[in-house]
Amino acid sequence: MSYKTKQKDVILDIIKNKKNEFTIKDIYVETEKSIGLTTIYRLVDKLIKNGTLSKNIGEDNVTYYQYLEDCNCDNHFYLKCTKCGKLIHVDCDCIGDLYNHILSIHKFSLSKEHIIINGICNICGGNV
Amino acid sequence: MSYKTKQKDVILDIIKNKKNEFTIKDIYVETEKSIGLTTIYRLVDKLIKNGTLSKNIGEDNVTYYQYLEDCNCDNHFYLKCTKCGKLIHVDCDCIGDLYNHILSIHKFSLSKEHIIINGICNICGGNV
DNA sequence: CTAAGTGCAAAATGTTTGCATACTT
DNA sequence: AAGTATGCAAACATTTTGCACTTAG
Repeated sequence: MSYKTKQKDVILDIIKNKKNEFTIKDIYVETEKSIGLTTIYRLVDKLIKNGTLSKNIGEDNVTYYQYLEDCNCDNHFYLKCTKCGKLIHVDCDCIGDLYNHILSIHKFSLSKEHIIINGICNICGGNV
Repeated sequence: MSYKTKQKDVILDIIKNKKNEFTIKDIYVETEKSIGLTTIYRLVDKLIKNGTLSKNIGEDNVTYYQYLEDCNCDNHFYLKCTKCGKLIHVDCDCIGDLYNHILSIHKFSLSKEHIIINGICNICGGNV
């Protein structure tokens, strides 16, 4: 159903080493343009669909992607610093509590896997 | 510093009546193309910057905008249904609690004004 | 009168598609 | 051999820019 290729390996390797947001172009450049843009677009599309990547658009109107590491925590979510772009993985009951509260009181079912909440990390916050 | 014009009034009026996500084209069509696309882009840009609108990119790679109503609640956040696109405004202490917890334990300062958390609303959830 | 806003056409960008070729299984 | 992946070039869509003109204060 899906073949293993040299290109996929290279792209995946690059992506998995990215802690912060990146663009299609970033990957393209990092492969030294040895892999076609089309191929990158196509793989990234699949990674979005299977939840490996999240996508968002900045104020600069650039599309950024973010690698969401595999983990086997029950309760986890992400904090994204809107200043430096860093994504912080958090494994804490607090999100389970929120999940239950929102489900029972507000009748809304939070996304279990990919909650990303924006804010400012303590490093960036120190400079404000 | 900023002039009141007929075009702005029309666009703002359209936007403020939108409960769900919309595109630039939606507005353009709704004005019966009587207002230039450029003008819409320019106003929408400003509205993003002053927090009236949020922007996000869908899996279809289309840029969607969402009107964030003015309100004077202390504790508020939004739940966005990723199925129907509806944005639900919630005024509840639970977010203040989360804010404090995340600040003190995780050393991260959540965005006070525009927290949007994804999930599935109860109407869409019923059909799953 | 001046600063700000508008809208066209053109340019720049970013993304997708068709197709011939190459690679995996 | 059959199904999948690749990458180029072209098509397409979206967004931005330059500029002459209009309008609001």
